[in-house]
Amino acid sequence: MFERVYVEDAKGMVGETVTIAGWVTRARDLRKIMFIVLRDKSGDIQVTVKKDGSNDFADLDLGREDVLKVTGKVVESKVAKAGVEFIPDSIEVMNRAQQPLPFDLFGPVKAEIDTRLNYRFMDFRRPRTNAIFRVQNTLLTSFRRFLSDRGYLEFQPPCVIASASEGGADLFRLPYFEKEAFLAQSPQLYKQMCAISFEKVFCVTPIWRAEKFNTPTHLNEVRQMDIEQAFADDETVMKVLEEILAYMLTEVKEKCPEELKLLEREITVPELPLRRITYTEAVEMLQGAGEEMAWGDDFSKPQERKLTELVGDEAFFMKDWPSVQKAFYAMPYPENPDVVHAFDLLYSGVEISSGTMRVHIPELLKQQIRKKGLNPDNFTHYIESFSYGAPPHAGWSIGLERLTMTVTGMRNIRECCMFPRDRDRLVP
RNA sequence: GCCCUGGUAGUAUAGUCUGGCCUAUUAUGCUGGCCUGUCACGCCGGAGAUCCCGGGUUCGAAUCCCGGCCAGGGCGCCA
Repeated sequence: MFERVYVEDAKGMVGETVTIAGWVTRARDLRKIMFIVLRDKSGDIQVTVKKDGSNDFADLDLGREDVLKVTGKVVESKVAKAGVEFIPDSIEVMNRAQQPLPFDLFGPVKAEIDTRLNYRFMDFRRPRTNAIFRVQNTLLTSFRRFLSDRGYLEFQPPCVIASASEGGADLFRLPYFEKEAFLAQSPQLYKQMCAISFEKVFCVTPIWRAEKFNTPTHLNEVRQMDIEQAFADDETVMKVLEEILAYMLTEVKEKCPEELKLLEREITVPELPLRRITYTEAVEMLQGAGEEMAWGDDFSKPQERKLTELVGDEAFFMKDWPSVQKAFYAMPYPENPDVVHAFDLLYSGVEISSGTMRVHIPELLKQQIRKKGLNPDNFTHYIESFSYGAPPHAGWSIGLERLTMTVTGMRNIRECCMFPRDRDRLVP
């Protein structure tokens, strides 16, 4: 068995003989004395090798990122910056790193994102990159914990689907034995099918869009965090959304102080309830500020930014969208069918989540599908699932990479996806 | 799909406008030597670049022109 202690723990074990293991951040060889900065997931420690002929590892020719296992004693030191250093009894080189490295991990020369993505396996060792994914992990685990604690069931939607008849975004096609199949663009239909039986469900799943995006905020493969809830309307799930957002931000703030410091981010947890403005109010605000737009138009990127400025809150809801802007499954208001129970959550000027109350009445659903110029016959399975006792339900979805982006302050979504897939990138 | 900017050693860059003085700058990394307390160690030396690809203009192209590929940014698209 591989036994070792993490270097941060070792620092508190002065006088004890222990084994540590990690990567060489830097080896300074002064001929008669050598200093090795050894790093593991917990931190780093200086290993001091006296080259006085008393050991057999003094002539080790160490390079950056070599992997070492070192057994020795932790001693107090007035000279070492950490106050302690590590005096080795034995050093085992577990693996060598080829030199020179593809880019400098800790030096002053910063590699560009494209270079770093080509060597992502090593980029993860960069403190900033590492911090981004620790924050992302905290967002993910707190998302799951919040919902599990409240009785939501985690379900697994399929990623390969048969039908492209939902319309809208382009899907990736793939051969499926003698049939044709598609990569899912959304777990939408499946989460509804789960919610009308399990009542409260959630999932974290990848989705694919075959659009030829060429922007810093779009990827062709992203991860979505979804919930769907029965006996609920849009306001019910908006409340869950604002609470979970506040919870996730609080968790990041509490559990990732080092990471946030490294990323030079300060997190303010918004006060609840978040402000809700209607789509109509938003349009009026923009028109009042001199923007040319009509009711029913979508917001351009600059308009979205301007609106955030006008509202003044870092996070807010925009609700009651025009039917033309939202999917057929969004529930129309009975008194005004041109407006639907749909909402977006804007955070730091980015749309990080959107959701709707769904149409659960088969006849109304057929009507909405026709209204969008689609054929209800292509949605037979979908419509049928609401024919045997489907309660009213609502749900939303958060884009994991986009949320990570806003929380960590990254400008390019590729920074927030471990292995991004875009128009040109398929490796690594 | 459109617009702007860029592509020069492993990395990041200067030089490009105004073609020749480029046998291509600097830093970092790598490498050889010196150094017993360094900690972005320091000092001295070395190697490393068909200047993204293809074509053109010219006596001469990293530099100008055309096409392609790729990257970064601004839009569009993204039920």
